[in-house]
Amino acid sequence: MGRAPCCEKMGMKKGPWTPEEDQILTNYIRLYGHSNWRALPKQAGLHRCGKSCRLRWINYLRPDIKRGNFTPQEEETIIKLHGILGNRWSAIAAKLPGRTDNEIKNVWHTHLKKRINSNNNDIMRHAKDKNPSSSSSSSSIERDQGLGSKGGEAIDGGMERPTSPLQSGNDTDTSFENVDNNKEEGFPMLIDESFWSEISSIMDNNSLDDKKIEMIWTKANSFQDHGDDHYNDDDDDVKNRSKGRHQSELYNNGDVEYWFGLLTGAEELSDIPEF
DNA sequence: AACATGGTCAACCGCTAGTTA
DNA sequence: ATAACTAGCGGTTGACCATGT
Repeated sequence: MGRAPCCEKMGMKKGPWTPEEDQILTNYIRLYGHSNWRALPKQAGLHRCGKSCRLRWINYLRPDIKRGNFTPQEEETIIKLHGILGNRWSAIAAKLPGRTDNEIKNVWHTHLKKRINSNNNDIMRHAKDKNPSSSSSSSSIERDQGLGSKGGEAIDGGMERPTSPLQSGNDTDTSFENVDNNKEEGFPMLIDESFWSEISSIMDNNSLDDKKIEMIWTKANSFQDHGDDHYNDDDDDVKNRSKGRHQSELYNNGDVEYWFGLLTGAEELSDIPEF
């Protein structure tokens, strides 16, 4: 794959857009659309690269852009969706019409992340007060605080939990490094990529019904049953499944519960109202 | 009033995936 | 099959502004 030569360096303007440039771009797109961003600036008479024009249109000039502060409902939605999707800003933006991925990303980094961190700290303090002997932060309660129902964000002292390959949008990414450290930080079990590819195939269209949820449970627990061996997908998987474990036993497992919560949390996507 | 610091947000950069020739 | 190209994404930067000292 050849790499796109970034904006032709010669004669291309950078920096903030002027009202005149905005007007030219808006008029051009209204008349001719934007079928080819690369060719657009030349045809419109703008000394900008196509990328810059696209960004300006998408993030600022589009007629359906909603300006102004985010409502509490929108913020809650972002928090919820971020717990499910991770840093997939465009996917989150798709659920908030009129809001752009850039805007959501900014509001997350400037407001929401801090809010969640402070909420988490409060919870941690509260938990320690209640149970001074507990040093681990791996309980599912802590994971879920500040995030509504399912799909907790394990931000602990500003450190984000590792994202799953599903979340990162890169299903070959196996960058779950330093498993022991993650466990110490209270992160959940790290599941290998074969697990995610299987889950991914179960979750086609992001729709989940009871049967699919059941399948994910089975799958997640078969991995968990490997314990420290969960990186070796061997015959134990089959053996454990044949044991026919009851789900109630499995609810005791915080790690499986955590990932399961994220996965089934996707189910809520369809329930989130659009603003 | 002058400076330092921190927050916000628009814009840029570098990368990947998808498409086309 | 492969190279060239485009669109889109997420991370990062830097200018601007508000607030504190």
